Amino acid sequence: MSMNNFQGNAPLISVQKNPSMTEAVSTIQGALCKHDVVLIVGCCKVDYDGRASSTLDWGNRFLLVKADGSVLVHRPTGYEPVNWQPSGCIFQVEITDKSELRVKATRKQPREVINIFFDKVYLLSVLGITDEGEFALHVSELDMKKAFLANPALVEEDFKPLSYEKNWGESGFIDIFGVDSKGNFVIVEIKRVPAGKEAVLQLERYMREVKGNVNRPLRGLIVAPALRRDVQPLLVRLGLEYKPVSLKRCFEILRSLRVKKI
Amino acid sequence: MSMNNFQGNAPLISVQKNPSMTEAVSTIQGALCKHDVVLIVGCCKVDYDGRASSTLDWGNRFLLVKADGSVLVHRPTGYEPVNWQPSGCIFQVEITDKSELRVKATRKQPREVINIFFDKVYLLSVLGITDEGEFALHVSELDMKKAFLANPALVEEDFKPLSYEKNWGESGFIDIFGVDSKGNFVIVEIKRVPAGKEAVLQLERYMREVKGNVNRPLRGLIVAPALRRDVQPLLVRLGLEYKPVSLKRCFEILRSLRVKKI
DNA sequence: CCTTTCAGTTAGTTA
DNA sequence: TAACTAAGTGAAAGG
Repeated sequence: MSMNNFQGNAPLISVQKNPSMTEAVSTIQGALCKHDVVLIVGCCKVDYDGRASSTLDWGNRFLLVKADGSVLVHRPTGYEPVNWQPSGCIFQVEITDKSELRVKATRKQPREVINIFFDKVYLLSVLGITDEGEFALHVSELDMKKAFLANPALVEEDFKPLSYEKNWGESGFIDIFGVDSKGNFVIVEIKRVPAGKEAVLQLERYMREVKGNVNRPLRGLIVAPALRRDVQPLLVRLGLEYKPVSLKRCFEILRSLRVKKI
Repeated sequence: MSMNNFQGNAPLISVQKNPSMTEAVSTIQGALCKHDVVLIVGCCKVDYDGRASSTLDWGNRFLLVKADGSVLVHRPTGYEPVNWQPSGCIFQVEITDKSELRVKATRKQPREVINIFFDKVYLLSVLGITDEGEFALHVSELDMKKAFLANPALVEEDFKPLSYEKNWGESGFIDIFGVDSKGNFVIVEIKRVPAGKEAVLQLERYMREVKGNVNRPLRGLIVAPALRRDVQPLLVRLGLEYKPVSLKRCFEILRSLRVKKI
């Protein structure tokens, strides 16, 4: 259902190509007051001082100032911003005595200041956009654990969880520890991605830790959407087991839980 | 020195307000082929599937596709992108049977796919920009020395500084002189830049000066953010050691000192 | 190519 | 508010 968000009010408040510094500064000041989103593409240098300090020499970048007062400076390559400021900044915009456009964003706690000097602005755009779209990350490993605890049959019929995320020894945390239908103890290692060598070895470490301390047969079970081909022999050799469970199945269980809560 | 990077070739290859989907798709395809940077502001929804999976319902966002094939989807608020893809993606751009603009970015290793569907494009811009500006995170050598004196464990566990910047002989000043956990004397040479031959030879001079005048084993240690590859053999041959310490780590210690003082 | 470690990490949760 | 932990962590360095 493609609900167009345009809704009468124009998202494009301003688009200026190669504006003068005077034009730019007044446009930006107005936008920041109204908490609109400001996008600047131009040649700039950046000074940062706070937890660390940095300088970025002249070059072409994107500056994005968001509605909540967060700041991002992006170079033409790279996933990460080269400089940034988290939300809640206070801004100062002016033309310097060198006729450069200066955007200063200050954050308190910790006190951090970022100064962006534009030599040339190629593109300046102000956007009055909002975004109510819901974001959902479908299944995390924690989600999987919750799903298993709510529905232990996912692991296997008549499986009873006894503890989870319990520190049993010194090799970390066991995802789920329980008893199967025959009274055997079971250590369950959960992975939301195809289980690889590290998952098998982790489970083996848990097994070694626990084995001497229990008086019942002990099983080791990896639960994941898939088992990487290359670790199958290792799994068998160590006498461990694998149970495939789809993320979708987990998601459905979590959804039903959510419904119950409501 | 404001070196304008405009340099004759226009950074603004294309700026289109409210383009049709047909216009948009051909513009974007052309830009991606040439590894230009593409900026889209519009109403979109996003599906991601890979290590996790997520959905983002319709709303107004920025899409930035960079020259190295990285992808960022930014909402009007928040420091972090709501969806993304690291550099090296392969792209597919098309108009769907629902007349939506679809940008698909695929990453291998791990296999991850992000699909962005635009319902409406408010602004589409293609930028042929490069950025050679140097980026530097700063901590001075004096700062480093202060950090080590305040936190000798930076050098190594149970290291005790005895003197610093002390003229010990005639070959200059030893940065830090101290004792290790086993009672050996240690000469520490600090560099805030990757340590090269001159640093190693300097340390060697100090070693020669001191060696005859102490009745304990003597170690020589270079502390720097990095050791230049080519001097590694020399370092080993002279029986000297190297300990990497990041400037950021030093800066953090200095900051905590500053806070304590206040 | 894999593992380990660091980050101006950021962000969320809990005591 | 501080401490702790996870992240689709990403990125760099070393083996």
